[in-house]
Amino acid sequence: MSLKPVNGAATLAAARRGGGASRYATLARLLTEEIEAGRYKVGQMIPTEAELQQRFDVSRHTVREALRDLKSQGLLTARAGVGTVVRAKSRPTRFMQGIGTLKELVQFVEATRMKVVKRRVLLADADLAERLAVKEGQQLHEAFVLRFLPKEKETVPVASMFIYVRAEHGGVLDHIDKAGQPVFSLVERHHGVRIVEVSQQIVAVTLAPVEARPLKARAGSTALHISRQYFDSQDRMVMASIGLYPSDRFSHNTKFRIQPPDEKDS
Amino acid sequence: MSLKPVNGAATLAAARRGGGASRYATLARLLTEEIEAGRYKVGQMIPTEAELQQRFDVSRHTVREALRDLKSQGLLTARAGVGTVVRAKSRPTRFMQGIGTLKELVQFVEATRMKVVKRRVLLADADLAERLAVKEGQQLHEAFVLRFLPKEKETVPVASMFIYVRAEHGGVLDHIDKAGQPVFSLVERHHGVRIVEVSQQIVAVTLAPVEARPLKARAGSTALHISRQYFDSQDRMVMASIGLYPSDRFSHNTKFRIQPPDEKDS
DNA sequence: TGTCATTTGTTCGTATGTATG
DNA sequence: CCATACATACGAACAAATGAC
Repeated sequence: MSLKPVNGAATLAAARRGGGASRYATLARLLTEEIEAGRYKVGQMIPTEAELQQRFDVSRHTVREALRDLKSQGLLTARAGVGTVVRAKSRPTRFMQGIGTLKELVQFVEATRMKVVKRRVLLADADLAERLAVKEGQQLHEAFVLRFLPKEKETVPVASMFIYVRAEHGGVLDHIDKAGQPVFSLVERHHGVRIVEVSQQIVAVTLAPVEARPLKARAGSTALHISRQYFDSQDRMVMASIGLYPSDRFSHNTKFRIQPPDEKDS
Repeated sequence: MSLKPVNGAATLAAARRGGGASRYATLARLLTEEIEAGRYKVGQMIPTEAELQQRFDVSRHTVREALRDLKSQGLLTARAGVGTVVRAKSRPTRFMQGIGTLKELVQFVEATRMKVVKRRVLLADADLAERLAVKEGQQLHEAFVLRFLPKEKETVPVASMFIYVRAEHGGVLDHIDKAGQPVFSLVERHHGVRIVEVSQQIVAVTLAPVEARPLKARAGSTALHISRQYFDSQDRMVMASIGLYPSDRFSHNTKFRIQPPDEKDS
């Protein structure tokens, strides 16, 4: 709305579609388009700030805001005394930083009480090996646990899960119900391994009677089936879990923040 | 180290070690420390720009540069007319980087063909406003789309979804079935906004007959119900989607990599 | 409802510092 | 040393969003 006509700013004003965008945003998009169109090629320098300022009849500040945007997207690199160079033709696939992903895991386990129902040692058959990303025949320790909300006394569990660790780490399963800590950090602390990667698969399922019973849920009701595999730096599976989370008691929330390429370097 | 300038007259110069750092960088560091120390708690507001300006005896520009830094790290969120609130206590040392999260989204849409079934304009009622994180009464454009695997001709859809964009971006819905691109990048390109954060909720559901029909699925079969909200840097919802992904056709996979504690700054 | 004060967002102007060739 | 170009910093003003009255 009330967009006051700027004297001589015809260049930017013309390119501004839909009054919503600010000048620097408009300029940023314009430059992006020019870069993508090949007017400024990768490795080449774009006009100086002063030149852009004149060309679009805006203040230097506005130019810098626009350039800052493109720099933060990795399209441009600026060096004092030299100029501003095109680094990439288009924005590379951006990384996402999961805020709340690890935190959420930690909070979940910290907010719940774990009860070990059953334990056993087994050798991974073909099916399990596939699902846990280990070799067939690998010796594993398994624990079947239930998670409860700590406040309420012994009501319905929030989730049930199978936890698997390699035979050499089997000891940690003795402590998982005491320490109010994620199992993977227990493994890390007790055995000096360092989890570097986590893989996760989520499927929707309906509970079979055998699965529903320990959860005190109705057979046939829906649940999230979440399996996770934890790997160390050599890509060995260190730990895995397969859990069932009834829909009426649990929803899986994640928040991603696009990672800004660290400024002022490279 | 950090001495605490509490009342009025402590300049930044005192806290500046060596003098190597710029004022805004020094201020940014100082604020970070205060947040980590708990002086400003998560959810609380930090002093206004004017107050910080006075307290540290710097220009508003310098204050804003410092705040911009913290905002880009996800520690702060600012909203015009309200203030600047602390969002997180620290940039956690162990961060998870979702590899495959964004990539996976992109691949999914690139690997599928989208068909727009229906479109309409609507005002968000209380329920929808809640689910999409917008204000009640917000005008929205809605598209109901089906996703197919491109190879097979007109078989069963992989997913159905409702896509919502703000009224001023409604135009992009005209192109979503043509461009083999994620909708959010269309919005970014066409309107010069930049998605900075994505929030996602996953629940397991059973399909109601109305939902099952367009999917050519059996009513009562299970599906993942995934809603996502896309936000810009001012925390405004730019786009949202609510999708149903039948379990037998789709599973949600994510891979997280723990970020190495590189830490180079300061 | 609408007005008003507050707070951040955008834009201009100007000056000086720093890195480079 | 000097000219160039980006980096930092100060000041000022208005716009837009919001919440309170």
